[in-house]
Amino acid sequence: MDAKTQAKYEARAKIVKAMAHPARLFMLDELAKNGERCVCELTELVGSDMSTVSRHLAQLKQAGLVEDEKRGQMVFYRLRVTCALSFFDCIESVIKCNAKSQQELLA
Amino acid sequence: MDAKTQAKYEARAKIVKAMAHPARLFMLDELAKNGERCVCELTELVGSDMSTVSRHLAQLKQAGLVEDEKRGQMVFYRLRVTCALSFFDCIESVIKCNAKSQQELLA
DNA sequence: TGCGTATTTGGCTAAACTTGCAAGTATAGA
DNA sequence: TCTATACTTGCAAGTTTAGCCAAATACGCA
Repeated sequence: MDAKTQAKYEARAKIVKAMAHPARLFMLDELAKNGERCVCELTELVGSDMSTVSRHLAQLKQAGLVEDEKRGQMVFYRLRVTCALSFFDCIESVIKCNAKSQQELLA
Repeated sequence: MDAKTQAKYEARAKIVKAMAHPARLFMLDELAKNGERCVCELTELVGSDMSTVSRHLAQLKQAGLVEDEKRGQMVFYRLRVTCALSFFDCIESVIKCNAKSQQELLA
């Protein structure tokens, strides 16, 4: 794998890695469904320490998946790209496929 | 986040995590484009130790993204789900979006 | 100016991930 | 049976990530 190819897949991996956590996937899904949310709302929904949630959001932002806007004392986050939903569909199809295989093994 | 929701996003994260590595993304892409490949071919393409490649493939298999078949001394891996390509499209669109934003910052 | 709320950041520890080498398993062929 | 090739797995070291508490920052309001 030459340097250029390497760089290409590292860039992709960076983005995928940013999504590779249950709390971050949950928040992306939440933002996709309900539009913007402030950190305190997400903290409430996720149920972790706010500092943890803030760091998760920073990772999503760094990857370019979300953007933030400060209004007053609150910071609102929203999705920056629309494809997140198709992403979930894909993951869901893998899960269904896995479930099907398992059932076939049992049958 | 209740236990059921938690489990749902953990299952999703498992799959995303399995993709969250440059070498694994590369191999998925390779399998998507060229059909099945044996471990030795992928090892050659990736350029890491075969043991490392084997472990990466085991992770993809564990997540249900690829399946393997032993023929003779070789083990062939192939994609198990077809949505990987749309996945890449999504990631690529994020990358393009990021690049665009950066250009706007410079302009 | 002083207080309270919202959020980020520093510091630290525990857990998870990555990787190569060496050793073990399996199969084809002499 | 012996050997070479293709893989997989055990082990150990190095790196990254996650999570919490505490401290710092930013803003609205009295």
